[in-house]
Amino acid sequence: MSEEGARLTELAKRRGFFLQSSGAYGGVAGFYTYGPQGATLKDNLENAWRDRYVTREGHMEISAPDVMPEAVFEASGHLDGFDDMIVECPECGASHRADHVVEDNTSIEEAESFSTDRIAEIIEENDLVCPDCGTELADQPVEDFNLMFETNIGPGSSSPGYLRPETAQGIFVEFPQLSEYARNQLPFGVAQIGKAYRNEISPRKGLIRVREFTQAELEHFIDPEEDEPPIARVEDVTLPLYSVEQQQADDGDIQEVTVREALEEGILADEWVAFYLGLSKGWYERIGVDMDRFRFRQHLPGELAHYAADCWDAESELAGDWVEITGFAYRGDYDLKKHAAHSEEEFTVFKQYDEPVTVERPTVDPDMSVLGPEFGGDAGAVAEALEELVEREPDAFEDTEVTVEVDGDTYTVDTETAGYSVEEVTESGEHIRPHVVEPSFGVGRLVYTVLAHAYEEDEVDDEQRTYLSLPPEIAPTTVGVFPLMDKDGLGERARELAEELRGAGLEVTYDDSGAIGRRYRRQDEVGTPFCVTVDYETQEGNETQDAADADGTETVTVRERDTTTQKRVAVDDLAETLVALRDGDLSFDDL
RNA sequence: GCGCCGGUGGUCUAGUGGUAGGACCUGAGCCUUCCAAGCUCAUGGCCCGGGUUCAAAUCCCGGCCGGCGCACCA
Repeated sequence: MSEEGARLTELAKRRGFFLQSSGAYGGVAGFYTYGPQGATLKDNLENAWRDRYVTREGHMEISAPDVMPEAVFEASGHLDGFDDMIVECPECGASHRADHVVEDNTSIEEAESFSTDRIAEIIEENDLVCPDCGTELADQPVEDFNLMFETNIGPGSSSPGYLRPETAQGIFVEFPQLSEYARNQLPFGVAQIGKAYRNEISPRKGLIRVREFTQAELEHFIDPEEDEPPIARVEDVTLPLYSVEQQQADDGDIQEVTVREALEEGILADEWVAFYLGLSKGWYERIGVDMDRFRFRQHLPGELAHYAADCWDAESELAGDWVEITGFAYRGDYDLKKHAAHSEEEFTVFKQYDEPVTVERPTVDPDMSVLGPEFGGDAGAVAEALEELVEREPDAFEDTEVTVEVDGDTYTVDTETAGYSVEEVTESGEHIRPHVVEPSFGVGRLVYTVLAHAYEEDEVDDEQRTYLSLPPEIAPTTVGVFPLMDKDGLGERARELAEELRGAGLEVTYDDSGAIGRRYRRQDEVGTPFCVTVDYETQEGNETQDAADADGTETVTVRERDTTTQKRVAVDDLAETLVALRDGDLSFDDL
């Protein structure tokens, strides 16, 4: 790991941001526990996300189960995509789908249904070779490559379930009901913050590649024909874009353009994706992502997921590597179409026309008393085929006879028997399948990015100092409260103040151990933006106040983390001032 | 998953075939009127399993975990 990564990981463990899980039992790769600071930091990030993408946009939030039945993932395409068998070439090192190697070189079809042992046998029996370099693959291990965690729902194994590999499916499968909650009015957005699981082959780089992680996803369902994003809200936002074109150029520079320019110049093809890039840029800044270590990168053609028409990632630079922290995808109607095909539901929204329209519609009404005797058990299928045909190709009914194919057999039916006619129908609207725009955030990666970008080292009075320059809004602790020394009643007063500030809804830590400087440094390392110190001047204020001196005001010092400068603040205004500092309604300089 | 390297208190580390020291941190006390000061004391450790050996934290094998490279990341 890099120097930066090593130092951050050490601090994270020592100060309670995150640590490897189950360390007492040797640890397990790819699972992390957020400590007291980390859990709060993560909560604060999630709340900032909720504020931005749910509350302020008027969307809804749901919470779906982590475990869902097999059928969901059959529909979503994850089951096939996750259940590959991999064989590695001993010579050139290339990995191949073992089932494909078998299918391509033998008469065997659907090799995917075989066990890995059986596939290995087939490879050996048939002397199959590496498709790339021709080296024999016999004796090479055939490995299961299944990124979904499998489990059983209820006793026995008859009802397999999987831990979701993305939270999105939990939204898509509930679309019919969610649409009802939205009164069937497009557009609407459904968000979810939750855990997702991928049984990664090789988890790496601390929090970056893990097996259990939190996603914050928004699925924005839109009418592709009519709905447009409120692009005016973000059109002047400057985006650091790293397009396909630039990635393929040698210099590989990013391009700083506004949302409007990017759309005009065609760098961003989709207005919805453009809108979310613009909206999100400001949000990343708000939570403390360093804009000098940030970019939006367009997916290369070969990199596009099976569902995505166009996709951009937000990436942050961590120790020299660019890491995806958010994917912005235009998923089209891929997901809803898949679930509609696999389930009993339609996954559509009824869209009423401005005016009802009258159309001529060709229909069939097959005469089953003729088809039945003629085709026996196939009659039903023939009737269905006729119904399909009239929708697809009404011209086929112009002649006196029409032919349809069912399971390879051809059936000829009199047009009259088919009951062909053209009816005039009045339609008040149509069922449309919404398209989906999806910003999908990896919360753990955001936590890591925010920590890494906040990590600073400087010198104060010739002593080295480490601090986290976290935005007050997301810092796990907002205020440290100390007595200058724990004697002469300073400790008691400081404890009272700490309670008072907690009562005002602030995240407060109290510390009276050792020297004052040490306590400041402790708070610096966990990114606490403000420290309040009760000192002897505080007491003097009390005394003059007691003496009914009109100018006698009880004050404390408030110290700002990044600059270590201090200002005196009246205790009466303290809670209000700190809340305003946390919420960004006041800056320390203006105190 | 493969290859190379590694694993000693909370953290960073020294070290040896005879079960271990240091620094920082943490706690108690003294001291201290604003930035990791000082002094005293204290807590706390050889990743797990097997083998070799009179004796293994040390050598060997396996596992787990970590770093790097390859592969993978729908």
